[in-house]
Amino acid sequence: MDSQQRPLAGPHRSAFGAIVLDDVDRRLLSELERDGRISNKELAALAGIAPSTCHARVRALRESGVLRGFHAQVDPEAVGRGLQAMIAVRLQPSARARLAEVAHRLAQRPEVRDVYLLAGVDDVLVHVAVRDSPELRAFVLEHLSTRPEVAHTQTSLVFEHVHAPGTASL
Amino acid sequence: MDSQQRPLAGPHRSAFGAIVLDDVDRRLLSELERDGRISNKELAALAGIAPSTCHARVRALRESGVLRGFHAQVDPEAVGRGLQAMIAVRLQPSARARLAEVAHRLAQRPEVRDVYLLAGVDDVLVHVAVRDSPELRAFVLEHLSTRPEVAHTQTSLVFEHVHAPGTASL
DNA sequence: TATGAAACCTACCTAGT
DNA sequence: ACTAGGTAGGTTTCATA
Repeated sequence: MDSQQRPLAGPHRSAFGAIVLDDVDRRLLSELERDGRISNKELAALAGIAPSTCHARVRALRESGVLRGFHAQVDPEAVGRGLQAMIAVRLQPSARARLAEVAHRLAQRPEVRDVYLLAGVDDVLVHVAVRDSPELRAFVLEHLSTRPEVAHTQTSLVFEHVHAPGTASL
Repeated sequence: MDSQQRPLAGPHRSAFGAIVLDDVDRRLLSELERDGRISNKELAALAGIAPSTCHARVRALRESGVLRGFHAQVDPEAVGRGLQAMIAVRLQPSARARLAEVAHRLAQRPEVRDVYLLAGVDDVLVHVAVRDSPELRAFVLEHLSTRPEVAHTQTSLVFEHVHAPGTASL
């Protein structure tokens, strides 16, 4: 009787090492992206599995690194960071080797929300949220334009930032 | 005995309508940004308040709109979106009035993770996550470069995206 | 490996200070 | 407005199929 089908399996790892997810996993991820605080019981019902099974699946997704974490989304204005900007940064060619280092140092700053390392005319894109324009100016001066490894910066104000909570289901 | 001090108050609204948070609120937000699934009991302990007080505070923060939501963070590679790109979009001057409309339509697409509306040489910055470069090419063609309202696009591959889970505490 | 039940723990509400 | 207590419900573990 080894020909019996296996209806559910949870996250696997392929021969090459890539994670393989089934439809149930994708459904769980999709719902957790939509609502990170959904109860295990409700999540199980949405996925059509038992709560205990759901719990084990979510744990496996966490431990395999597919689920990286859960975070609250806070209104920037309420915490005194109502002004957002995107800063394109070009490094000196000689400093390109330290690109990752520079980027991760920037990411440590409280003003910084995102750092994108790019392949293009600009090397880095820095998304910041600050209180006002003097604070923005101070940040650019202190951490970017006066740095020896930075060749050029271009700052654009962000009128609106629409974050689309991922779509693992599609 | 009306001279007794009021040690804690929770989120207020100032005369102008802006939300005013105290140190405890900021601590709660900071911890919830770090770990959106922390238990109410543990959160209360970190903030130095009683669990029931903590529960009421968090509820008030949700209802006032300061806490916008909770979302899981998923590894893009695991869900078949290992290729990220940033696309700078410039609209036709005549189409600038429809900027918000265009941006929100883009944000509906499953490939789109972020849409930034800018004040600068480019009007919009679109952060996308796709499976491979044919899918990237198809997205740019179908939703951007062949559109009449789009004057120019410039696509840069994203080597790495560091998202800094906000810092409401500072 | 998925399930179902049992023990533990947490969230939530009510009342009191 | 914070604290304390009680109840209902959820999470987690474990034995079973």
